[in-house]
This record gives sequence, structure tokens and C-alpha cells, in this order.
Amino acid sequence: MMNIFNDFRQEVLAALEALQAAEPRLKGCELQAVTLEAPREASHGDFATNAAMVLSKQAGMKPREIADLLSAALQRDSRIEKVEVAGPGFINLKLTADYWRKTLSEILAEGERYGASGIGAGVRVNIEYVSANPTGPMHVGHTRGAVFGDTLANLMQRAGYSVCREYYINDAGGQVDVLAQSAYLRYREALGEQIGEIPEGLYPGDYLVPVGQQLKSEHGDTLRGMAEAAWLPIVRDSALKAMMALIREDLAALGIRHDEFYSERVLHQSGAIEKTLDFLEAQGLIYIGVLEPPKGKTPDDWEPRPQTLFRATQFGDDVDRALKKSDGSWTYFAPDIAYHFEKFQRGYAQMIDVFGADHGGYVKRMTAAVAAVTGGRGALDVKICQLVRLLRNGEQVKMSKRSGNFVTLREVVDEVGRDAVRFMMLYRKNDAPLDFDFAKVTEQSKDNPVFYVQYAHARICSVLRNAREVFPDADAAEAGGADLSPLTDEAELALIRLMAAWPRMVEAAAQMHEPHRIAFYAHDLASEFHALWNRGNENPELRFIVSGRKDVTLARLALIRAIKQVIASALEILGVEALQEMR
RNA sequence: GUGCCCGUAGCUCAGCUGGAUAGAGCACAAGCCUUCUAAGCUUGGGGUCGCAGGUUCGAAUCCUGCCGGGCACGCCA
Repeated sequence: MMNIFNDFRQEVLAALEALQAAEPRLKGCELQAVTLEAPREASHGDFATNAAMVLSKQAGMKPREIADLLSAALQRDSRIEKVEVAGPGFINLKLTADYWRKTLSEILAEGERYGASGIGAGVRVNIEYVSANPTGPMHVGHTRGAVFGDTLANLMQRAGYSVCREYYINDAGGQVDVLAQSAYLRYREALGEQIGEIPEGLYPGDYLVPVGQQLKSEHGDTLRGMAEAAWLPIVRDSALKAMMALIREDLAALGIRHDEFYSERVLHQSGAIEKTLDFLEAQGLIYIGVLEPPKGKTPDDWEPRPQTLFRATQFGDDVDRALKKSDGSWTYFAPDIAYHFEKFQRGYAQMIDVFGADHGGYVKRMTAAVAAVTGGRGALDVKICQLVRLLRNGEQVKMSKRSGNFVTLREVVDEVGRDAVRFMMLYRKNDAPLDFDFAKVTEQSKDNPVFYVQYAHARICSVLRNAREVFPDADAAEAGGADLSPLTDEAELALIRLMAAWPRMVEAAAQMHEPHRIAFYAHDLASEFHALWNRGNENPELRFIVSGRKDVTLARLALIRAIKQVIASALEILGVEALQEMR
């Protein structure tokens, strides 16, 4: 798996090690901080290393002195055309055009695998996302986290991690009883009763109507005579099953699938919660105590009360956290600790939870719990997805949860399409709020980044089709590996450089858990391609297909084929289709 | 009151886990279509990176304190 940044960094390190043998002052210097990166300014060359500046202090040498030694050594590499020392001590490397052309053929040779990385080393990672309450269809608020989690999973898989995509079903709390009661009402309705207005506190959505009808066809009117304690479990299980089916359909509409659906109810029944708390208890991390009231804003019904607490403060949280409600049942937190403990025992030392913005206050206690339960050997990274603001004609779409009048995920996907939803949800960093404008995301123009990127891919496909007309044997000739020497234009080489950065982009995005970088990269690459295309408008010599010049054409086709491949690769991570044609 | 996140061009936001003269899109101004799909491209103006200190060769990036905005704040999930 190629990654030229790694290759050349190794080159620099090797040169430094050789120098260490010859130059006593460099001996024993830590090389960890030596980096190799692409300078912002193109005139500074292809790569720059900070080695001289970083080592200067340790070695007690002037940066310039180290830089001169190092650049002399690097000069001997035939791939490097020019080495120069600049600024405060940067060593700038310019690679030969030949090397870049060779890089292009390697990119093509790697094909779809290009950009994949082994950096994850097969490490098992568990990513929990969506985990919407199974009380109804998904609404837009869930969309961002769903897309984020799914794309992060794609990304980390591409980077060599062994990923489990997990959904935590909150099927044990009070809201599923409410769900059951709401479904029971629909059941009575199905039996012909007049139920009137759905009472306050129950779920009014008509998605429960089919559940009521199914209960009727399965149970006739037998449930009607039962006491609530008897029918509730039956209705609840049935409704839960229906809601999860609904949610899976919604997820499928977005191209999202999970490997594992983990039931909170099962956690309760298995005794895992007690076991986890025993485990913590044995370490003295659980005690009975009374919490201080929250400062500033005391709840009306506050009264000091002894409760079962977890010593979250020992792991960086602000206060110790309650595990039991006053009625003796578990808080949400207790099973969640057990759940993460269980994930760890399943072999996932790396865990990622994708939460909505309103769960920000939950992060510290959860990471504290993971630290406690894994003895510091497991790590939890919580990614918070900020709110999505829906806009229609520039005006915010108002949603009211109470009336059940919220915009569902399905409505959005049906209106603008899966690709647009997915791309737009990722075209912003997860912790920044996001505006989603219906008009904009369906617009077919460069203002719409989804279309902009897809269009670049489609345009390339179009050129390749046209090329077959002009040179019927183009594919065959190219399959053997086109002669790339006609690629001499600076813009063409710049595109190769950008593609050369792709594997590094994947690695960085995966390690940082930041899938939005892939969307931005795809947009950048598309942009460079469109620019190159347009030069052919002004000067026909610079078109990809030059009818009299087969050699030039084949070389350029190789270039755009590589661009197509990398765009497709990025879109695949994003879960967006790479279109062949957009007419 | 406390914690977390955010503050970068008129607007919406990137900024490669500390690098050189801080970028893109929108908007504004001026250009490019007998086309490989103009669904695109080129050029231009526009900035005390919220403020003040600190860390170091070097800070939009890291630390501290303020200012401003969002979210959360014993038993909901």
C-alpha cells in the first residue's frame, strides 16, 4: 500500500540516521518530531521537512548547519530534482516530473485499493451510532449522526481497522411502556372502538395504526379483557419489533446497515448490570452518598437524598453520578456502563459513540466509566453531532415534537435523494452546526457540492466514452500501461500530486475520526479537475482528446482515469454513488 | 453558577492533529460557450484568525484568564 509521504519521511529519517553516525552532536537526538508535509506554497516544492529546526536545539547546532548536511544527503536521491533550504530552516524537496508520472502509473495499478491503508493494523473498533429510541420512525435529527457513524465506519475500514457497526436499542426504559400504551390504543381502535384524541403523553403518530391492526389479527380481542400488566409485555414486544423494522427501513433508505443490534433489555435480563457494578464495587468505586444540589439552578423538587453513586470524579468527571433512581430501578447510566464493559469484553478496546448535541453533558461520565471498567486499557471517543437546521426557501422549517409533526428522515431522503443527504451531512465538521437547505441540495450547479463532485466523475466517464469513438483501441492500448511522458503540463502534475496525498488523507481522517475531510478532499479534487477541463475550452491543444495525437490522448486518459478512480473511492467511503452520466 | 462545544473575509465554513505571505464557496466587479456536458472555468477587491497574556526557532492551532454565542446540568433517554 503506497503512501509517498511515509516513503519520503522514511527517506529523511534514514538520511538523518546516517548523519548521526558521522556527526557526534546529532547522536542520540530524538527524531520523533520530524515531519514531512506538502507546503501550502507550491513554489516551495513538493515536500518540506522541519528536521533541521526540530533537531537544532537537541543537537546544539544551528538549523542551517543541519539543513546543509541533510540536504546534501538527500540530493543523492535520483527521485529528487532539487533540494533547497529556505525560511527558518525548512528543507524543501522538489521531485522530478518523471517520478510523478511513475506515481500516476502506480495509482492506476493499485486500482480500487489505492488509498486503502494498513494503519489500523486490524485493531478492533466498535462504533455505536444512531441508537434512536425505538418509539417511531427516524426524524431528521437522527440523520446526521447516522450518516456520520456509517461513514466513519467505512473510513476506518478503509484504513485497516476491524470495525463493528453497532446500534444500541433503548428498549428497557419508560418510553417503551408509553409506546406499548400508545399501540394498545391503536389496537382498540382496530377493534372498532372510538379512541378520540390521543391523550397527552402518548405517541400520536399514525405509524402505530398498522401495529394495532396486526395485534388484532394476531390476538383477536383477547388482549382487551386483560389487565395492563398482562397485555403490556405482549403489546410492547410486538410494537418494538415493528418500530425496529421501521427504523431499519429508514436506515436502508440512507444506505446504512449495522452489524450488531444490541438490546438494553437483554442487558437487564442477563444480570450484566449487577455484575458490572460488583466489579466496580470491588474496586471501591461505588458508594452511597448525597450529592450537592447543582449550583446556580436548583430543581424545584430538589431534596438531599442518599443514593448509589459511581466515583466518576476519580476519572475526570465533575461530580459522582447516580446509578439508581429513587424507586430503586437503574438510571440510564448504569446499563450504559455495563454495555460498554460488555463491548470491551467482546474485544473492543477502541470504542466510538456518536451522540447528538443534547447529549454533550453525558460525555465525561461515559469516558470516566469506560476508563474505570477497562482499567484504563480501553478508550472511548465520543463524537458529538451538532444540530441540523432545515431550511426551505431560506426559512427555517419549524418542527414540533408534541404534535407529532416532525420532518422524518424518510421525507428528506425521498425529496432530495440519498446522495445529497449523505454528502451534505458530511460537508461540515461534526461539531459545527449545519444548515440543510432543500433548495440548495437539489440544485444542479456548482453551488451544490454533491453535484459538483458527481459531475466531475460523470464528465470523466463522458470523455472516456468519447475517446472510444475517436480511438477505438484506446482502452486496449491503455490497458498495457500508456506512455505517460506526454504529461508535462504543470496543472497535470499538480493533479497527480493531489492524488498522491489521498492515502495520507484517508489515514489522517481515520485516525482523527473526522470523515468530513473525505468530503472536502473529494470537492478539492473535483475542483482541480474542472479547472483542467476548462483549459481545453480555451486551448484545444490542452483537451484530453486530441484527435491527431494518440500518444498525448492516451496519457491524458490515464490521468483522468486515475482522477475518476480516486473520486469514486472517496464517494464510496461517503456512501454516495459515483454517477456515469448526469444528463 | 459549573462543564462541554464554538468564535477565521459582508455571509456560510475549511485550515492536513505547531510551520513559511491564513484558504474555499456564496455575494460583489470584470471576462471565457460553432464545447471532450458553460450543471463549468479565469481574474479582482475584501482579514488586528473574539480580546489579553504565556509556552518556542515558529501559534488560527497548545496553556491560562476574560468577552460573546450554543448545548447540558441528581431519578428522562
